[in-house]
Amino acid sequence: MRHWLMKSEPDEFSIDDLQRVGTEPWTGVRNYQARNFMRDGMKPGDRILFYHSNTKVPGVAGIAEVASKPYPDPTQFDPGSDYHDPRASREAPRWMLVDVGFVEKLPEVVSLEAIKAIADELDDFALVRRGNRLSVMPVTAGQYTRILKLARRS
DNA sequence: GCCAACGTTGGC
DNA sequence: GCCAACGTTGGC
Repeated sequence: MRHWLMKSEPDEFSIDDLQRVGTEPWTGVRNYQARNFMRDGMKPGDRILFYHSNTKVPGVAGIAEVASKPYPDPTQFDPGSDYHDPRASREAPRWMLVDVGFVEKLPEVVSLEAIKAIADELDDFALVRRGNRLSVMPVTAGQYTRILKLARRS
């Protein structure tokens, strides 16, 4: 099983929203690297650190899982969608996504600050690399475990 | 709200 | 194919 981190702005879609709906198609990713991780790397059952970005206390707010195989993001075909991509067609879709399923809401957010504080244990964690803006990124099993350990102590 | 970082676009 | 301009991300 692989592990991932996926960012979401909680004002748009939070861990509570995911808990409410159960499963959510991860529409709207329009970055090739992030797409490639979903398209080429993700398998159903993979675990995901659900990260709240662009908010007061950014950090890992919960655990999710990959809940489908990759498939074309339907919003790319929808002229009425903000994510419409006129260069994409059904025959040649450009953007792929997976469904994300709720697993667990952490009792408290593991803040970016707390993650940075143990960065030396996380050897080269993509999230804390300067200037990183990727919304989907791989996480090693060790990184995944260490970050969750921060949520489970206390 | 600011702005650094950085991916994408498009003129040449 | 270079690279300046532009748009977006996301921490602060």
